[in-house]
Amino acid sequence: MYTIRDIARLANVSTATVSGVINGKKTVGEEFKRRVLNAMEALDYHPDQVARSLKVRKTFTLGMVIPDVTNPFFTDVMRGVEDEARKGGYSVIFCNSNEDPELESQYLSTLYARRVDGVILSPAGALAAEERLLRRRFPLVFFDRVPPGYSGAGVVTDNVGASRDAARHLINLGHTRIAIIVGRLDMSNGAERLEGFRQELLEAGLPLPDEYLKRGNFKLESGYEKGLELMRLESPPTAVFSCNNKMTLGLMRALGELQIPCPERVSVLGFDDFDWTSSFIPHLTAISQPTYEMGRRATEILLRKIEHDKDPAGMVEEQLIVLPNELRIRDSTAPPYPVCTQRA
Amino acid sequence: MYTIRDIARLANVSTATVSGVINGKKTVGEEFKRRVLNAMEALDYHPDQVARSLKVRKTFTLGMVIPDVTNPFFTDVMRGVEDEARKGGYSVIFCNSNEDPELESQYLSTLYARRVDGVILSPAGALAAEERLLRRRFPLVFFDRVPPGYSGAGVVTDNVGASRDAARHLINLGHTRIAIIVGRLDMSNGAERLEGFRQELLEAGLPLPDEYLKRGNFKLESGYEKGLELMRLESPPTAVFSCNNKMTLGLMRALGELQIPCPERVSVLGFDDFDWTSSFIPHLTAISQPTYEMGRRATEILLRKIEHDKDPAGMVEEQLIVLPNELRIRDSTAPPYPVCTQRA
DNA sequence: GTAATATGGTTAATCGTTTCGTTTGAATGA
DNA sequence: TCATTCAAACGAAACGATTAACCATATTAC
Repeated sequence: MYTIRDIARLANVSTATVSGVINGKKTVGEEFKRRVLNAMEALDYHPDQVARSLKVRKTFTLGMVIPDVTNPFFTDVMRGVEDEARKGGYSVIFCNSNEDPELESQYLSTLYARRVDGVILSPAGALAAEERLLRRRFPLVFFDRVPPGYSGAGVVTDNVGASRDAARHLINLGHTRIAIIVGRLDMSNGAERLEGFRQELLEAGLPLPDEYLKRGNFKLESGYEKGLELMRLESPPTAVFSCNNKMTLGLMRALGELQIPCPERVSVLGFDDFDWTSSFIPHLTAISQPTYEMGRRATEILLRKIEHDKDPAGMVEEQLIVLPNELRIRDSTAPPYPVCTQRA
Repeated sequence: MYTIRDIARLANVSTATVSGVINGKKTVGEEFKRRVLNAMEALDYHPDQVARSLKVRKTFTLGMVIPDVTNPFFTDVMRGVEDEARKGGYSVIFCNSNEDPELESQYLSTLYARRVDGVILSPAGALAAEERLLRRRFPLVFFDRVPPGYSGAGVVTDNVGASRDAARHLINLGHTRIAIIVGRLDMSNGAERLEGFRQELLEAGLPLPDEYLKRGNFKLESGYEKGLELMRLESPPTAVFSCNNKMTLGLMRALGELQIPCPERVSVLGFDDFDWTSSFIPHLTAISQPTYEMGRRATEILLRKIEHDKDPAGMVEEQLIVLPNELRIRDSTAPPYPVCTQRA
C-alpha cells in the first residue's frame, strides 16, 4: 500500500506537489505534473480517503436509514438517493432499522461516529435520537414521514390529498361500507392517510364505524390479520383502503384464503404502487408515489444543507416539500355487488 | 466538536488514559475511569472513527455491490449481509451497479479508495475491476453469480439442480413443448440455469428448439418481450421456465395482455420466490433461493477473510459454497390443456 | 534493606493526507 | 545592476485518534 510520500519520492517532488496534482488545486508545472502522474500510474496509487477525510473534515459519505429494505417503496427511494449522491461524489451507507426505534437510534449513533456528512431518514420512532443530532445542527433530511411536531427539512407526499382521492373513487363507485387498514398513527404518513380518508367520508355523509377502522403497522402480517378480521365481520365492507403496499399484499392474501373474489365481492385500493401490480390478477388500483423523485429531492436538499453548512447564512432549506401523488385506477376496484351488499 | 484531548483536559488525565477507557484495553483505575466517563458524558463526546480508522488501518466498513436494488432477491440478501455485518461491528456501503460493468468498476474503485475492509459482490460484468482488487489480495466474496473461470471465495446456490427440478416438474406434468427465458449467459447463474434445464430435457428425450430458447437479461422488459415472442409463435410452448423473478413478472404481464390464462393455457415456473407470489393470482410455482442465508454466509466468510488477513496462514476460505434451493409448487403450473396442444 | 515486579499512569511518535507559510529562481523594471 | 515581483515548488505542522516506550509508586521477595 503506497502513500503520497512514496509517490513524492519516486517523482522527486514534495508531497505538497503530489497533493496539488491529485486535487487539481495548486498550479503545478507541466513537467512536474507529468512526473507525478507517471509515478502514480507506476505504483497503482490510490489516495487514502480516510486520511483525506480526517484532514479536510469531510467524508463525502451520507447515511440513509430506512425502516424496511424489502419494501419496494424504499428501494425505489434508495435509487434516487444513490444516483443523486453519486453525482455529487458521495457514497451512501444504508441502514435498515426494521421499524425498530432502538436499532434506528443505534444506527444514527454509528453514522455520527463515522462522521458522515449528513443523513437521510425515514424515522421509525419518536425522535429521541434525531433530536440529539438536530441539536448539534447535524445535516438531516426526513422523507416519507416526519415525527409529530417536527418542523424542518423533509420531503413527503400529499397523503391527505391522495387518501381523499382514494376514498372519493370508492364512494363514486357506489360503495357505502368502506373500511380502512391504517398504519402507524404516530407518524405523519399514517396519521394523514387516515385523516384524508376520514374527511372525504365525512363530506359524503358516510360513517366510519369502529370495526371498519383497523390498526396495522405497515407490515404484511398486519394487513393479513386485519383483512381476515374485516371480512369475517357479520357485515363486511364492500371496499377496503389499505395504507401501504405490504399491508395490501397481506390483505390480498387474506382474500385469497377466504376465497373472496376481488373486485367482485370486495374492492381493494392500496397506497403505494409497484412494478408487479400489473403482472398479476387483479391489477391493483393504487396510489402511486413519486418514489425516485422523493429520494432525489431529499438528497439534493441534504447536499445543499451540507454545502451551506459552513457559510454563516445557513438555515436555507428548512421547509417541508410535499410532492403530489397519483391515483392509478385498474381492476381491483369496481361497483359493489348488489347481492353481496344484501347478504349479511 | 470535541476531541479526545478536550476530554483528557477536562478529566485531568492523559489522552492515552481516555483512549484506554474508550477501548477497554488498558487497565485503568476506578477513579480515573469515572472521571473520564463523566467528562465524556458532559461534553457528549463521540470518538472520531475516521481518525481511529486512519491509525488502526481498519474502517469497520464493508462494501456491497449489487446489480439491482429493486429486485427483492437482492434486498433479501442485503438483509442477511447487514445483520451479520452489524453483529461484527461493521457498517455497509451499498452500491447499485444497475447491471452496468462500467458503473460497477467505478464503485469498486471508490470503495477501495475509502479503504473498506472488504467487499461483497454480485458482478455485472467480466471481472476487469475485480481482478485488480484480487491481485492486491483485497478481501472479496462473490455471491449469486461468479464470472466464468473464477475460482475463489463465494456463495451461490445450486442452479443446475434447481433448474433440473424445475424442468422435471414440468415434464412430469406432461409438458413436451417447454420454453425457457434465460438471463445473461456470461455469468455462472444464467449459464447454469440453462445447463440444468437442458440436461433434464435431454434425459427425457425432449427437444429444445431454438425458438423456445429466448435470451433475456434478467430485467422485466426482457421477460415481457420474450414472453410476447414465445406466445406468438405459431406453435407456442405449453410451459415456460423463466430464469429470474423480474423476467417472470414481465412474462406474466405479457400473458395478461395477450389474455392467455395461466396455468390453463400455459404453465409458468420461475426462478426466485418472493413475498408477493402468494398474494396474487395465480400463485406462482417457483424456485426459492435461501437469500437471507446467502447474505449471511457471504458476510461470515468475508469477515473471516478480513480477520485472517493479517495472520500469515491466510487463504483459509477460498472455496465456493453452494446452497440448496427448493421448488415450491403452487398454482401456475398444471398439465397441458389438450385442446390447446392441438390448436395450431 | 535493597532489588525485582506489578500497577497505573504519561509522553510523544505515528497513521496519510492537506495546507499555510516560506524559499527559490527566473523575469521584470528603473 | 540591483531591487522587486511572481509563479512554482517545498517543509513541516496539523487533523484526532492509538500505542510503544517510559516512568513513578507501591508491593513483594529474599
